[in-house]
Amino acid sequence: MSKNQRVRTKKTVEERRQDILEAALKVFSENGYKGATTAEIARQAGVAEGTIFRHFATKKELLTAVLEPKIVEGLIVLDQEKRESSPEEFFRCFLKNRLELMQENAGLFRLMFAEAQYHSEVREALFHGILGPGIGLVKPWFDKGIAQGLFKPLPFIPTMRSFMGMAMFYGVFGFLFPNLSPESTIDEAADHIAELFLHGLVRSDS
Amino acid sequence: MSKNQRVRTKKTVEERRQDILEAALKVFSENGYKGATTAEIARQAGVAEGTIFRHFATKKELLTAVLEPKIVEGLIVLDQEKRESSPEEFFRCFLKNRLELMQENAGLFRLMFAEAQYHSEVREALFHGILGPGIGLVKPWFDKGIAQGLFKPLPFIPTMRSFMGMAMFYGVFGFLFPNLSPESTIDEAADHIAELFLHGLVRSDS
DNA sequence: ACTTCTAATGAGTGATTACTCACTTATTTT
DNA sequence: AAAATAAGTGAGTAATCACTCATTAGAAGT
Repeated sequence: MSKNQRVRTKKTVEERRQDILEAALKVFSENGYKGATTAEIARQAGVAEGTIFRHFATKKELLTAVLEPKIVEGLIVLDQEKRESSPEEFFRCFLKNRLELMQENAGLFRLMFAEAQYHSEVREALFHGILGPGIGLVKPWFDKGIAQGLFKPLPFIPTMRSFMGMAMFYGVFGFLFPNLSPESTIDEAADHIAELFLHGLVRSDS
Repeated sequence: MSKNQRVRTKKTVEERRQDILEAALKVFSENGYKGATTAEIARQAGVAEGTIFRHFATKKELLTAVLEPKIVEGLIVLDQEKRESSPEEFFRCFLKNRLELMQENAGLFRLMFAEAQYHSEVREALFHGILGPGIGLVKPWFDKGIAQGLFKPLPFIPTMRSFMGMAMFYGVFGFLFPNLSPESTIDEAADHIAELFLHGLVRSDS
């Protein structure tokens, strides 16, 4: 049966696809989209160059295929357990989770933000895969905190902007200037950023 | 005299150089380094392609030439007048100054941070032109604040990292997602970021 | 006016690239 | 075992690119 056949072969096909995607992510994030060559991706994936184009019609399709699935994965993890803890505790957990995700997929994130400048598809993937869900998670927390009188009534989007900047740049900076970046655990970084974001640099008793 | 001759011609030569640099910045920041072609830069500069290589030996030299001078310019502006105002006031001024500089040279900054990933020359230019001077300016202020007991004794570099992230990402975010970014003045943005960075999201009377 | 020098030109060049296609290899079906 | 189908291959292709160089244009000096 053609069904049977499909199932049998498709598993191997899927593995090949994964090999290519893995190599593509590596080469893209090391050289940028334009700087990466399909020949090098094929080499690192251990396949012939032609094989890439049997799985992905164009180089650009390969780029979006690299970005999209990874983006969603691991996004809505900590919901249940920490939802009803204190707002500060929730935030610290959320931030730590985000920093971990970004550290595990550092190359992907750097690639995404660099290429988002030049490709609207990447911007859209970024928006639908990360920004949207992230906002959906944080907005209720933010609103609740304000309603309870715990947070200042700051505008949401600009505040998110600052928060994302702190978190994103933490990883980028560490990559660009490793010698300037004292090695610290994710926990320490999360504590530091949370302290700043929630309470600021100025001592509260002054 | 050859002197006379030189003077006469060199002015025009310098203008040509500027035309090329200007066009190069535009094309580089729109397409990235690899995505930009010398043909397009020549077209936008209104010169022949060969002319570019009379002024800059290679494409990469053109890139560094685009970045270096712009970086230093306008860096140490507000020193004198605001040095001895209150720490908070100093910070707000410094931040506003930085945001203005980044807004005026938005394309340059995006280009620089994207390409810093791939070219060590760019990383070094970034470090010597921006990071170093910036640290030199902020560190005394930071240390003094701590010594006076006004600031929490947080580690300097990680705190800088968070601050830079907030400021940098403000512009990047506005470029990537203009529809999500309510148009606001630099003053408003500076006030908002300063409030967050200095005092945090949580109300201090809670 | 003639020579000299320099900056500018753009067609040309070799290298590189994304993508193709005729063919091989492997697996399944009959 | 033979035929059929699908997946993989890599030499080949047309296009593109950074960079070159013989030539031209124009100003400066005499």
